[in-house]
Amino acid sequence: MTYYTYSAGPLGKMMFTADADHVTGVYFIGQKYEAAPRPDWIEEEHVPVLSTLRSQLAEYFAGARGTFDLPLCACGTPFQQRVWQALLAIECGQTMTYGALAESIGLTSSVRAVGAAVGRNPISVIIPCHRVIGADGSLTGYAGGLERKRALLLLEKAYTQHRGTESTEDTEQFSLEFARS
Amino acid sequence: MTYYTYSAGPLGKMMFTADADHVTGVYFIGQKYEAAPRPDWIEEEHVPVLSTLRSQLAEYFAGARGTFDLPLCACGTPFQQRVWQALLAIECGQTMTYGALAESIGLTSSVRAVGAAVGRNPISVIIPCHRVIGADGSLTGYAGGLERKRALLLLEKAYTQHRGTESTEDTEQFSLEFARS
DNA sequence: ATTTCGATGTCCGAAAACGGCGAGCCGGGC
DNA sequence: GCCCGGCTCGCCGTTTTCGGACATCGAAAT
Repeated sequence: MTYYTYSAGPLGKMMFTADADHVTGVYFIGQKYEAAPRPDWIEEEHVPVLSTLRSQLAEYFAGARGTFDLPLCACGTPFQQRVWQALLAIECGQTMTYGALAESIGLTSSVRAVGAAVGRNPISVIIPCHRVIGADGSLTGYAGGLERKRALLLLEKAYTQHRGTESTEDTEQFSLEFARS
Repeated sequence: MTYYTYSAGPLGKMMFTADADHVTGVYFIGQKYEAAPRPDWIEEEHVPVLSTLRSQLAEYFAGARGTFDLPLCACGTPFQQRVWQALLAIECGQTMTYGALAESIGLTSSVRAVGAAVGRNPISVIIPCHRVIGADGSLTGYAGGLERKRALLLLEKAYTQHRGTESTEDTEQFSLEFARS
């Protein structure tokens, strides 16, 4: 059984999906590869795992959290699983190139395929596909749009730099950053 | 959830599949297009609908039954569903050509496609795809092998001709007919 | 300094192949 | 002449195959 619900956030409306006890999807509405709710899915916001997700994401967007602690279940091919697993190892505030990511899982020659797999990440933000950038430092792409990718990286940079400092300034700045288009 | 079980019959071993309350498949082991049990299926013979199926089939093969009364659920394309639905209208002891069948559902020009759909019937015997023959009277084809098709038609002919007569001779004859190869 | 190319898993659309047919034609046997 | 087997071709949904396009990047060729 799959449950889903919507939620408004600083980067736009989002959709969350979950099975009985795992988060299975986090999407920005309108993003590329967005999952379409199926007739047999149930719209229900009062699912424990979704509530936890919602509150942790709220903290994250508020600049008060850099890691997530949630049961995840990302459905995909073995290859994709490997890639997504590797993504979870990139820490908040850090970035990694597609090439380095590929190499880290022993698929040096499959960089291109790795890029494609990164793009198909079904659990945005939580599985930090936004932390992967081009070899030349460019953002290259993001299913949710480059603006969101930029905003997320800025938010995380601010979080790691000011960790412990009591301030919401960075969050404000990041919101503006996104709005500036 | 899908359940499946095996059963020995006069025409060979068979496999039955069902969901909670419908027969979803009846196959001769080794037939063309046979469904392969999946890891998430459960082998379980004590499912009400499968018990009913088993007993009705036993009666049928014993020459004591010409129609079935079972909840069916045949999974397929809309086109296939139409064809299979039409098959259910062919009575025991009767036959129909592929052309006539196609015409009966307003798809006169799709005879060839109708033939293909007939061949993909997932519920052998119950959905009587064996009652469809070529325009020249030849048997043309059967996923379970022409011998079985011949045997089924013989059995049904005997059933309709001797209905009411208490005798098992025809059944014996039909068994031999099949064994004769 | 640019441009080109190759390696690679997955998805997607297009195109081709494949049937459990059947009507029409042709050429052989009787 | 007639009948029949066998070949050809059109029919059309489904399945399979194939060819690009991708959230890349480094090396080699202009």
